[in-house]
Amino acid sequence: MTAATSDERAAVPVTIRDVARASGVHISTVSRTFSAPHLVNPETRVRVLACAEDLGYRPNRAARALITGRTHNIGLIIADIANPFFPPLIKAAESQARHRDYHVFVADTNEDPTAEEELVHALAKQVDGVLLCSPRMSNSLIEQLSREVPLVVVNRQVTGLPCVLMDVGQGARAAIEHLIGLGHHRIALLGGPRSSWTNREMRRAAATAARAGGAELTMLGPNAPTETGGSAVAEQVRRSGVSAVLAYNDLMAIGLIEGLDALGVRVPQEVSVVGVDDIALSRLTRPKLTTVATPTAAAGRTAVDMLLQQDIESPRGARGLGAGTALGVRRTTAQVMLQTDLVIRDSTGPGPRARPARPPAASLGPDPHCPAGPGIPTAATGDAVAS
Amino acid sequence: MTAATSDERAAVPVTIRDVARASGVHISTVSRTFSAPHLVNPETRVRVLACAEDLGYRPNRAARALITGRTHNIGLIIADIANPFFPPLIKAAESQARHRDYHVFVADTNEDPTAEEELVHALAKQVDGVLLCSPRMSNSLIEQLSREVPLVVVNRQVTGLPCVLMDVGQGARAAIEHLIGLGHHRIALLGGPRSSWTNREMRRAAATAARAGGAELTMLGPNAPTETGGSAVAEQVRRSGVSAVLAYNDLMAIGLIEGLDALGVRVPQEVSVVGVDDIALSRLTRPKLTTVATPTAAAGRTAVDMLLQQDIESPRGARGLGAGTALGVRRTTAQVMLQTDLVIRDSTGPGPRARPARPPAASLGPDPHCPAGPGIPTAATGDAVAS
DNA sequence: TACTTCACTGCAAACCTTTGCAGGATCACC
DNA sequence: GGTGATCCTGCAAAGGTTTGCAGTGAAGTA
Repeated sequence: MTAATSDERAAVPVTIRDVARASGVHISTVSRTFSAPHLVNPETRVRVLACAEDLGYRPNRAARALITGRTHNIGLIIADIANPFFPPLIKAAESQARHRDYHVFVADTNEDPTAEEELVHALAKQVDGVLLCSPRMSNSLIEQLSREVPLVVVNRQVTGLPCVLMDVGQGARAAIEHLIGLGHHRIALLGGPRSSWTNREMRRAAATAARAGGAELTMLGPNAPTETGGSAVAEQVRRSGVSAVLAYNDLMAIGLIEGLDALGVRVPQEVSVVGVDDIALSRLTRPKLTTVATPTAAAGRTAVDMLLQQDIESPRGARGLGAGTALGVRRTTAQVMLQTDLVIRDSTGPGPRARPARPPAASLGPDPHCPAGPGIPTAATGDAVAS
Repeated sequence: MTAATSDERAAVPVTIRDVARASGVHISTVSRTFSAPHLVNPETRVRVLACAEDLGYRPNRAARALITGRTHNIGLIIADIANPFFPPLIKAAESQARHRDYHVFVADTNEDPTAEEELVHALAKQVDGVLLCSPRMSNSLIEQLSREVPLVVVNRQVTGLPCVLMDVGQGARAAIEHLIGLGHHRIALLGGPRSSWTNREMRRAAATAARAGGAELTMLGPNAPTETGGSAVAEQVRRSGVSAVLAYNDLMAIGLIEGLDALGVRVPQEVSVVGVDDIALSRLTRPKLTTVATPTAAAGRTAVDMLLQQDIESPRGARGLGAGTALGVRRTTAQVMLQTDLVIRDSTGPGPRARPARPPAASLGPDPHCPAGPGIPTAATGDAVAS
């Protein structure tokens, strides 16, 4: 009926106008068929849909965005895509977004706070909101940026902003208790990046748990949250005389195990190691890693949900602009804390006192590195915290 | 000077019109300041830029896309983000795109060909081109989709389309020659997904190299390209009596090593294993994996370059629409083949004949599984191919 | 029959930017 | 002084969609 467009399907972009012409209605009716179906006569609707299908029509999102002010895109800003912690999160977020007819821009900052800020700016006009994962910039900057575009923060607590957090405090506590339960009393915490919220939480919780269990906790770090960052401190770990280490994440734990191995220190026979994250890799190393599993996929899904929920209330910009936008918007500032789980595998074993005297206990004394002077009361620690 | 907009920076979206008003010029001059600076008086330009900066103006990409027909976005369709092969590619592609002022949509298909097709459709109107990485759909469908949106294919050869390939053929040959050089004469190829181009290339090249080196090659598979896929065939590998295995990728190789370990078969003492990809993980397992390194980051960069290059010649749609779009476009159909490298680590060792008789050679005969009847000439194979 | 209500559809403005065209000013040159 | 060239800027249309408003016709009510 129309021009010779039927053959060259989709060679020339087909617009709402073509569909209107083909189905004999006005473009506004076509528009409503897609964006407000209940307003159009069922008969008309099926006819329009048939024509649209036939012509291969797909709404132009740029045009739609221009008038509605909503792009149906969200931004996902990640410190390092190659860090195996993130892909499951990205995957889950992308999938969840797609189910709600959103697309996801992924951007990698290479752990650079400056890049983070620039990316938020660059994406701001192009997306309906941004997910900031394990950000390295300051809280105040995040707050400031959140005035430019709706933000949801993952792995960082920012007052006044919706956050998705993983309860690494609980995880660290469980890990320390597990180690104490195995008979370890001198434990090191292998810290991660200084600007990491997770890092602070872990320190706090681990210290409390160690004190409660009567163990001594040595803080090492900060370190790069990578395999190299872990292997680099192997020597330091050995010298410190601890019998167990809780690492900031699995990559560091694996690196540490490598490094200790190179020094001839066996895991878990001589030193027990616990990681955090439960990345796929942690099941594949030898020994298999004992670790605190963090719900990364759930975090991705939840963050998308929170962003979209917050976003739906405030159609930002476009028609209803003017005053009131800044204060009228009642933003969802819920902060969700997701549970973590200690997964016990093969990198943790009995501590020095619980060990059935395989290396003759007298050879080096009970603990060669412990001054044995102003020590910590070591009695009855193992079971006291096992409850 | 204008209304009280200076305080509420970016609370209300600031458009080209605000900048025009603030700097006392027409909106078209502002537009040109950004998109064609050489057309505007230097004095005017700095004034406009100052105002824009001051107001926090950022061009609305949706509006720009609407008129130019170019979104400055590209789509990246990936079979499985959680497969450690892909993140380096994604990272490189995203970085390269960003340098050219493009953003990247990442989509995960969960290895589902149907999802692939849908995603291309969904993204078509929203991006200037799509990178299809290790697609699982048919070549003919890919060709068809390429009429809808510019496509660059990674890890698949499609005639008439720009492709980025990794020379796994060369890699497989090097791996087989390496194994033969170590004295292995019965080798298995652990195949991957049937629809994988890489898989076919490897089979072809490995078969040729084995024949040339006088070795016997057993084909196993197809299998899922995962750790589980690898560990599942451990028993089959043992029964087959081969002394070396070339796996479709590192994940399968690692899985296989795990599986063999569970059966009490030691790597590399009893069976040598070679992977493909050189994912970060392959340096962390024990034994460290001998593998064919594929240049994933380079592939990501190259693919983006090819897409953008092809895209620049054809401003698709918009103003110059009408006839000729389908045939007038001289598309770049270059196919780039990237080199691979064999990285020798600890998962390969001497074959049965080269082994210095640690397990007494007479105990089981030269090869318990070889019928020794219609065998392959075994003389002088080790060095013959080492050249 | 006259009036109201309702369901549906068309009209046209608006979103923000780009860009072909034309007009104005300035300058050089004959 | 006239002519032309050059440089800069403004005008206005265009791109595809959404949406408030108004109009149409039919059904329901008094």
